[in-house]
Amino acid sequence: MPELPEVETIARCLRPLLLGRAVLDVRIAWPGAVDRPAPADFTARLPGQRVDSVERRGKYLLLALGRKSGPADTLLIHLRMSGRLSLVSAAEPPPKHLRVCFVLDDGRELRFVDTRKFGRLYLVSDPAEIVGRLGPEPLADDFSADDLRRLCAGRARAIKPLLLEQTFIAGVGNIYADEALFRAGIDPRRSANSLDRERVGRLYVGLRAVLRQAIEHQGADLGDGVYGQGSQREHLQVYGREGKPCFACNTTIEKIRLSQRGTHFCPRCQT
DNA sequence: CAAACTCCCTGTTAGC
DNA sequence: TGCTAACAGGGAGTTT
Repeated sequence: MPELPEVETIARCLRPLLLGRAVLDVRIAWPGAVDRPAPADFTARLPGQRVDSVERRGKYLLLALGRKSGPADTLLIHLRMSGRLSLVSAAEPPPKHLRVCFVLDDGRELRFVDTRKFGRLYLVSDPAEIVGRLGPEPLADDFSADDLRRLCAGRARAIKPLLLEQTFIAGVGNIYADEALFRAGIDPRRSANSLDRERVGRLYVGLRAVLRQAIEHQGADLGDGVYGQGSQREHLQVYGREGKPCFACNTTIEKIRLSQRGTHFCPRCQT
């Protein structure tokens, strides 16, 4: 499931390949993937626009587009659960679950493939319409432990579901929330406003470290035109390890349900 | 306003 | 072996 590190990896891989490319045509195989505008407008507005930049904000991929004259748009892509992007020759046979296809001017196609149909595409003149309400970027240079402290203050909610809230902090999903809390030695059920200075500091460091490490690992093994398929799973400490011994203390990793989300933690290390 | 719950989807896995 | 039910989960929308 693509979270911040996966989307960052995708952005880095696609950037050199997409910069300067023009969209010739758009084919929508499943209209539900297009959030806005209406599918007919979506396909009408894109042809002729070139990719000016490829960026990430939270879990969104942003392709800033432009043309010599006339209105410019930003294409935003949210992969949600099962969304994938591939950039391949137009001669490649269309894959199963292909939802939207962008025909480019270099003989290739950018393909949005999504088995579970949760992913969404947005074409807007102002990206703030979509990403404007997101919380801070956890890896930003100007995001400090004090910022995190202020965010947690006065929040009675458990820290785990709060980390998943995109308006709280952008880009953290279920996997890295569990991993960050393990690194920080914090019980995921503990309320945010009960975190002492020490714990917030550890969460700040743990969150940034696990995200950075994941980005590094995902940069390693990419290929076959499909992006965001890293080997990060092998490095996880608690996620998906219920019933197995904690790497730090050998206690059995537990899995509970917290705000409808599977939550993995070590009951001894995380307090 | 914050917090909790519902729903959208389908491939995979657990259970019988 | 073959079937069904539960499960996975991001986030918009709705309700409390």
